Amino acid sequence: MGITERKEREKEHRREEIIDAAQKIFFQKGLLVATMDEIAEAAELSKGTLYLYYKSKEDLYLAVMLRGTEVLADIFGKVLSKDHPTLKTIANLGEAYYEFFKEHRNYFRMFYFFENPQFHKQVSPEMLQSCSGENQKVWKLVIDLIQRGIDEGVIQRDIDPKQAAVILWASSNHLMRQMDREDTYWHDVMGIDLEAAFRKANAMILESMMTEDAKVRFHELVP
Amino acid sequence: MGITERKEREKEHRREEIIDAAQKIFFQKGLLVATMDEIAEAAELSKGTLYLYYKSKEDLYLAVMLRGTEVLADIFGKVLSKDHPTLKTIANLGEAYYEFFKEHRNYFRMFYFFENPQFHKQVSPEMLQSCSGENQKVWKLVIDLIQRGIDEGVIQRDIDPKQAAVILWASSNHLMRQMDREDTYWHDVMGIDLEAAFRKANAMILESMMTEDAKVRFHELVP
DNA sequence: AAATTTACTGACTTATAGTTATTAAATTTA
DNA sequence: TAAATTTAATAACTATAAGTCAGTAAATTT
Repeated sequence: MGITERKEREKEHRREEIIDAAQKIFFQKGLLVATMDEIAEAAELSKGTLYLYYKSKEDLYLAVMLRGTEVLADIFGKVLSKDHPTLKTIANLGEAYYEFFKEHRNYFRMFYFFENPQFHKQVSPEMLQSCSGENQKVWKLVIDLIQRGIDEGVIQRDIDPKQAAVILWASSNHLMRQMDREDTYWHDVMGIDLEAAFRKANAMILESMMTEDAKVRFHELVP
Repeated sequence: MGITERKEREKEHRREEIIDAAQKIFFQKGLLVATMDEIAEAAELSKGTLYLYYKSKEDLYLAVMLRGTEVLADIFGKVLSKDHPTLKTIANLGEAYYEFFKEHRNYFRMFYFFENPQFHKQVSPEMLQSCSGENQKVWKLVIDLIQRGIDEGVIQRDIDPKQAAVILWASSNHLMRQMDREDTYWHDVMGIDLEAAFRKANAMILESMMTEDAKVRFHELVP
């Protein structure tokens, strides 16, 4: 049945074209201001067709966001593929996330809504599932790395790798959120250099996790 | 001019009544699902009247959120008024924020939108100003406390109090956000105890800030 | 060649934020 | 105190945008 397969391919292609159009509009205007009519026009399709491919505006938004998650997973994958010492690699992951933040700001911004429980309710369970799955891949990378550090004796035995991962991530993520506020509130009003705070936070947390032995060697490596 | 004053009072009272109604609806439904018609009905006023008092739905939302900020400021104020050692007080502030999270979840959830740059654009500059002002009060409390720790010699001299405050806050805040996800994702799927992670993160960061001298004494106090 | 399925359309429905012309009561002025 | 003015509030209206559905034309199958 070659026809069925071709049709399947064409359908998938159309799905991607719709995501292309949605990405363009969502990047420009954000979830709240973008309209399905605009996206339809950008996709050179009628609005009705969009709803044949995606259940709602929110689902379509997540389809675009998923691409962002994949980009991040790729970046993390590259960092891990380099054969650096474990502690250095953990530090590099933090820097890589910061790179992602600077280079793919539009994707980073899409993550905002995903954490809002209110938004969760407006999304199909299937799409939520997909997002959680892709998310977990990234988590697994970090958790496994920290476990490796424990096995090698450079991270303290009483550290829970999952807990450590979530702490590193929470701190990094929220500080970048603050950097993303377009006004210059933090710098001008509060006199805070958030980039410096981000690095300091990661350094503090990483240091708290290391074994005494590793601290000495790490500071020779990264002064 | 007693009449002018009475009218002023009545106007202020009406503003509060509108916030009461808005709070009820926003707590129930959240920003996106709540409607101005519902709020008007709850306030026993017409929708048009709401717009005589607040410029937009978003402004009204922030008016409710401001109450939450005031509640948090009060809670922090009470912690600070107790005459505990500085390091203990910093730790207590973290616990107090966690109490706020548990006891005033609805207010906590309102903070989500305030950090979204997209949302910022839909709000009047005056309201944004008010929120920033109230916000800064809370920040000042924490920053001054950390500075006191430095002056007393229990926190390292090279710590920037503002930076330390923003790090503590970012980590706490984001971990609570994760806890707030109504699904049991973190616990059931990832096997992470976020409450434990929250305490561990605060302990790590606080420990990284202390002087060697203080560490010994602090661990006698809080084992 | 007729019947059926598929992909798509665009006009329609519904919902809701925000506006405005109008009204009634309170207050001021003469 | 009666007319004029100001104030507070209304309710009907407009505009916009998400989502639906009956209809169509092309591709595919019988």
